Amino acid sequence: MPELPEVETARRGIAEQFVGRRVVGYELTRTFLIVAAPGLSLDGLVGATLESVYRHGKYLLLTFDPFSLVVHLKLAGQLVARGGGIPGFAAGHPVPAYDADLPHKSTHLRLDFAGDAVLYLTDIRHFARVWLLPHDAVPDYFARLKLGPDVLDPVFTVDVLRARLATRTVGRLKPTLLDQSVIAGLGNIYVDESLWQAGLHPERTAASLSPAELTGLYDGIMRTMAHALPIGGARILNGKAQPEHGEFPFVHGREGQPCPRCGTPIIKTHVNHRGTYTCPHCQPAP
DNA sequence: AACTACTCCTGGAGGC
DNA sequence: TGCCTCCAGGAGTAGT
Repeated sequence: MPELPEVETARRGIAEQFVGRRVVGYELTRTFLIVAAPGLSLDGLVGATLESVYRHGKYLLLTFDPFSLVVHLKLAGQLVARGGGIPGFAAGHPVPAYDADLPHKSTHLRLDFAGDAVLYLTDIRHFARVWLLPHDAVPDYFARLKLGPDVLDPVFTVDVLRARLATRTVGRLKPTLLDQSVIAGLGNIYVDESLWQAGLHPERTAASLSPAELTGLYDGIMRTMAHALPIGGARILNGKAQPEHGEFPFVHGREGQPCPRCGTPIIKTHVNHRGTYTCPHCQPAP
């Protein structure tokens, strides 16, 4: 599912291939995708230029001259760029049966840009949303989300992680790290990967972490991001890691496969109703 | 604060 | 082959 690395892959692709281009047309095939502030519609984008793209956690902000778009891909959204004039990219949840020909039955929005560049939004689960907001409503919109610091923001240091976890001492690590108001960007896959990197069980509490373990958790998050970003994120289908996508992720979606560190079979449990993958040897239960 | 339960939705997988 | 059921999950909300 799209988490920080997948959304960051989209942000980079859009920044490099679409910023400065003018929208020349669009097709919206699933109207529920759009949540528009009064008076705004996609019609107002035609002729508008994309000025910038910004990401906080799993949210994307596209700023056009007349108004802004906030995009969240949720569980199964994907942004795909195609066109004769650009390299293109695909970021987010793959739709393997139809990857070859866009648009397909799960394509909800096509944005046509000048110079033969096309941006598609696809979503097999129909949870993704695009909000249309006046520029002056954007700060309030993000303030209401109460997002914690973005994991890739240079301000996110081990001291910041310690301070954020100090607000949630009793709760278990996995639900805490999934809470976007604590830190922003990690989802089910990357929390599992980060905790495995750190050798921490998901049901440990923040209060139980030694200083070394807390530093290890920070390093685990950063190592996980460093693995995921160069390859455009993880490729998980129906809860299973895809073998053709290499060894990443290391534990998520790999029930029964050997832990890359010690060889012990990875086990799957549920924490807060979320499928959770751990190495029982590297991540001892509390 | 921290937890549970529920909601949105569809496609893939497993059972028979 | 073809039904049927279950499961996957980000985030918002409500209830305890």
